[in-house]
Amino acid sequence: MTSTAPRRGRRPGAPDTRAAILVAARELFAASGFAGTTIRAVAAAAGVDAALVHHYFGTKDDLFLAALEVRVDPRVVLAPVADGGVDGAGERLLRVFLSVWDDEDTRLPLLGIFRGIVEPTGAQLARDGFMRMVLGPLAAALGIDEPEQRMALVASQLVGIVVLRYIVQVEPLASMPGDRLVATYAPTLQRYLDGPLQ
Amino acid sequence: MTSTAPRRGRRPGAPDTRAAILVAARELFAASGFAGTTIRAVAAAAGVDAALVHHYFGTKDDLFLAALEVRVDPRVVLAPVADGGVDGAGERLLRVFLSVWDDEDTRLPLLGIFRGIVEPTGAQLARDGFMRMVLGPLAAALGIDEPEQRMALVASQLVGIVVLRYIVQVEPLASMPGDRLVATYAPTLQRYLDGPLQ
DNA sequence: GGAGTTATTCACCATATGTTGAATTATGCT
DNA sequence: AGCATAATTCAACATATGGTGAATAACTCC
Repeated sequence: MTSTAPRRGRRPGAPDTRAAILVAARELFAASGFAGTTIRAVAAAAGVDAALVHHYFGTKDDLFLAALEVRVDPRVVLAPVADGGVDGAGERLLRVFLSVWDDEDTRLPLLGIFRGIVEPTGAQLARDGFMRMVLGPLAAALGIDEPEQRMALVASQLVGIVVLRYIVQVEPLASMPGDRLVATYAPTLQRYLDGPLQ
Repeated sequence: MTSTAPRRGRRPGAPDTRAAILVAARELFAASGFAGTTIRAVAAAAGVDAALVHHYFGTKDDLFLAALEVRVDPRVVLAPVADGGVDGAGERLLRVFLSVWDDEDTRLPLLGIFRGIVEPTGAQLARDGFMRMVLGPLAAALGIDEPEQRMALVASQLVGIVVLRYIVQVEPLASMPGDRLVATYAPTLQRYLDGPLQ
């Protein structure tokens, strides 16, 4: 019988093990958060020794940061939302939101970021930063009044969708087609953006 | 100088150390979740040796369950919401929601439960159970159509409020007076309960 | 084909964590 | 006063974890 156990030393061929580790890290951080993910679990998921994770990505914090890298520039993605003015901005925002969250490649890092924000582990900077970097500019571009409050309302609805649709995966929200979801939530977001505040 | 270090053995007086441990556990689980909370941290917060935590509450899972005990019966609290029928149910639901979440005694266990649901650690039963125990009966009492979907919409907004107001504590939501919050969100919930679905 | 570089694993280390059992002190009952 | 019981800490164990350094194997380039 031929031994299938991984021998020591470099493997034959040109496997992109670094990428495999990154994929595994994204999935685990997205599923279990920072504290709940161990380097050894990442290594096991990538079929690799734990030391190799350190070899490629230094400390665990570094790996977390690398796994959280989103290849989406919020300003670019949000531009079409802001361009059309306030009218219909709720619906356009929802479409952009879904295009990013329904794509697994972007969802996994975003889930990691979300878990990082919800966890208490030194994500203080993310807490403020997210508002200021994503929703703040959008509010400015839309030129709405009381931007902090309106954006907090918008965020509260979007965050709820994230939790129920992507984390807890409550039906029928988890399987609802994007168009239907947009149609359902657009009036809410639109009211938060330009409706009466109370 | 008199030694203030805790000597060995039973302490004089009748301190309710068990209760102190439970309070500390509630706060830490609420703030840091299950994985992020260590028995030693709970013990330190209660000014007690770690072994005493085990003495009173067995394993860490047992302590978690004990800390999550909510002294609120959902059926009792939700009764007035359901009694008035669908009209104004959104506003009444929000008032009950705030009365429970703005009270620290009930908020801490609820935060623990929430973190348990969001964390992946075997909270599968909580995921379904919460819907079926809290929102399901409410939907039945209100006699609305498509209860699963409407309740998921309601939950998505309420969960978003929990995250922004009580966990991340985003202003101005975190400090917003209850009345204002009710007035702001009531139309949304009411539409989810009896408005058109798309 | 030999030298250097890179990829990969193994064997450890220090620390943290959940948990247990014995030892010590106070309280309560008789 | 004396004894059982409860409360509390100490010491320790087994395990898991993040991290490091050396050893081994494959690849690259001359």
